Amino acid sequence: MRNDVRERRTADGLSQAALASALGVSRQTVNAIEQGRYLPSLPLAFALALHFGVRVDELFHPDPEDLP
Amino acid sequence: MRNDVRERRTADGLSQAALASALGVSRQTVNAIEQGRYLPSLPLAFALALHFGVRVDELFHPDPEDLP
DNA sequence: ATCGGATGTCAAGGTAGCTTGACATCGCCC
DNA sequence: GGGCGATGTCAAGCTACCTTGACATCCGAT
Repeated sequence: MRNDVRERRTADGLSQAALASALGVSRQTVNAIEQGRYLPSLPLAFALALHFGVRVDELFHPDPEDLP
Repeated sequence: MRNDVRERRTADGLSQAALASALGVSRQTVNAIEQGRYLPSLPLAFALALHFGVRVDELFHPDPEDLP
């Protein structure tokens, strides 16, 4: 599951910490999601998409192999 | 976080068990998601949306209060 | 030369998503 | 009036998500 969080965050000139606090999560969570260390929950995925003004499917791109 | 899983599943004439096996999850998981007992993971939300041929935001509707 | 902001990463702990297995109820069909 | 498919629900257990707290590194500015 790829995502465009880092690209959109840096395009907005935000630090990981700034994005994290805007979303109400920890900085480590943003870092882990950007690096693909784990996937966000559904509400967090919605919160990220809402923050960047895009849809969930525009921010997260499931690979064929992680869909059942 | 409301969702339209039950409506779409019954519209397709599927049982919870049939949908579950089509998605590669357990029947209890489908039941719990339909009843709002817990939220699906992001890949499962994508799998559900893909199965019904809609986008994630067309299937799941976050309430304002569950967005941070 | 060093201070601060930004990032990467680890450990330990809590909670939520998901599992299997089991049991109960309901409605329908034979 | 018994059987069966569909649904609801529980318990116990595993893993993933997310937390706080800490420490290391890397630049860029002073």
